[in-house]
Amino acid sequence: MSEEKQKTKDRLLDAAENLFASKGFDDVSIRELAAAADVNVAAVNYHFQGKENLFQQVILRRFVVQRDNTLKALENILSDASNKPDIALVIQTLVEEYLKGTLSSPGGGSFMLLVAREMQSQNHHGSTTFFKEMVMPVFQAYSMALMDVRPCLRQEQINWILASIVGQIHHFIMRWHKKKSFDAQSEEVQIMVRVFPALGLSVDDYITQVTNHITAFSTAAIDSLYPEVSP
Amino acid sequence: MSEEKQKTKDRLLDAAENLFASKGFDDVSIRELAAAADVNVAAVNYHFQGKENLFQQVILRRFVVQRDNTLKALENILSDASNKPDIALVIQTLVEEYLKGTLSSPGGGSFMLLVAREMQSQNHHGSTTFFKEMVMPVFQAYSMALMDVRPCLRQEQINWILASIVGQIHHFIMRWHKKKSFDAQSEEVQIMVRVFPALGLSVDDYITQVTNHITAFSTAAIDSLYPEVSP
DNA sequence: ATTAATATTAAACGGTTGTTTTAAACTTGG
DNA sequence: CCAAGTTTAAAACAACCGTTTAATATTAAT
Repeated sequence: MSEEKQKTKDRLLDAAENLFASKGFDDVSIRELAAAADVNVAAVNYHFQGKENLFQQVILRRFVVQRDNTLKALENILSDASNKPDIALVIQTLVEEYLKGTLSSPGGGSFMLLVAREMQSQNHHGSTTFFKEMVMPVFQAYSMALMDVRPCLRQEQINWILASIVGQIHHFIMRWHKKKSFDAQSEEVQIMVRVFPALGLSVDDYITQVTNHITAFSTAAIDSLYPEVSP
Repeated sequence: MSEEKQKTKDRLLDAAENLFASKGFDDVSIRELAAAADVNVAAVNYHFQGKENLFQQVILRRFVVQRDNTLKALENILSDASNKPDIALVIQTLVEEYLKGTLSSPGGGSFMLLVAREMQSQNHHGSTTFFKEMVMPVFQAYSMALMDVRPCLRQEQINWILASIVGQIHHFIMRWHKKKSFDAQSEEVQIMVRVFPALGLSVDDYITQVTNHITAFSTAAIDSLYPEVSP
């Protein structure tokens, strides 16, 4: 594989990431992809053996980074000997890293919306390995962390808790993207911002507010339902 | 409109509800709809002037019932003079009615999955009136109820709380449908049930457990973050 | 019974989809 | 420099999409 021709694949991957993220798998045609990447339509099948495979490559390329970021962020707070982490910090780390990767990744992409979308669709474009390689490690690492900072928690309780947290995260991600899918001056956006003012903020401020809310909400719930046993 | 010919419209609506709910708007073709309802392909356009309109009719027919059920359930607990409702009861009513309508509606349909799916998609098949007529009344009624049982709550706090609750509800709905979209003996289902045992239960038991969790989780959070001011 | 409106049917239309073909343009190693 | 292999390009392919047409069948009313 030549040096210059690798650029074609990369341009295709970049264009695909943006288009898939903003319109979903089905609503992006190969011709649209080719035009955005400024390559021929046949290039998609030549380099990726089909649209389906291109999609998986896109997901994989980004999600590996996201997985490692999320795991690294957890390691950072756990290994910081200066202050012992508590429940709130663990949750805040998970939520913040998730939102950042989804709403304000450096590539400007909202690639993880793909994951949220496909996880909730009944098409199985991704394979089981995606779940095993990408989701499970993060899930298990944060399960461990939660058990460390709150030893009385049992595994099944943590499963319920994490489901509630991830559910909230997805919901706020979807709200943001739903708003962005309309014209900024449209009546729909006006209503949405009026009902939920945080949607009128910048991405970073939105992430901050949502992170603070989910963290406070979930931490309060856990502290109340599963209080720390006094030493 | 003749008596017998109304049956054609109804058969089409029923078939559309099931198919749309299980595959989404884009993944259902008119020919597929016609075959399932045992009518000609042209019948869709003849009776409903297009696929888009049929979809909206499907949503409307069911969601009016769901909206009224949800509002009626709230009225019931509010007007029951024998025991004054608390936060937990209001939340439980919302969650339970939502889940029942989505996962075990009498028609066997999972029509409200449609709403969840379309709310989270970036296509705007439904109109703004759907939001105003169907979502807002329920939202406002439950906002009022929460203010009644916990007067210290301000509107914006309620918005955040309801977002967290609805986010959790949607997530558990999606988990259930995701599981149902696989073969019962598939490896995927085995993994899902192992990680989250509640998915192995019957629908009704699943609804009960999820309702209890979301109610307990959210009530604990609210009680801790916004405690009742002592009289 | 005849007429007019309504409902159903099979066939076709124009368009888009993902993919493949065929050939020309490159890059690269001897 | 040239032949071998790799990458691009335009065009065609087969399948499917939502919709429409035009003819037929059914119903309702006079």
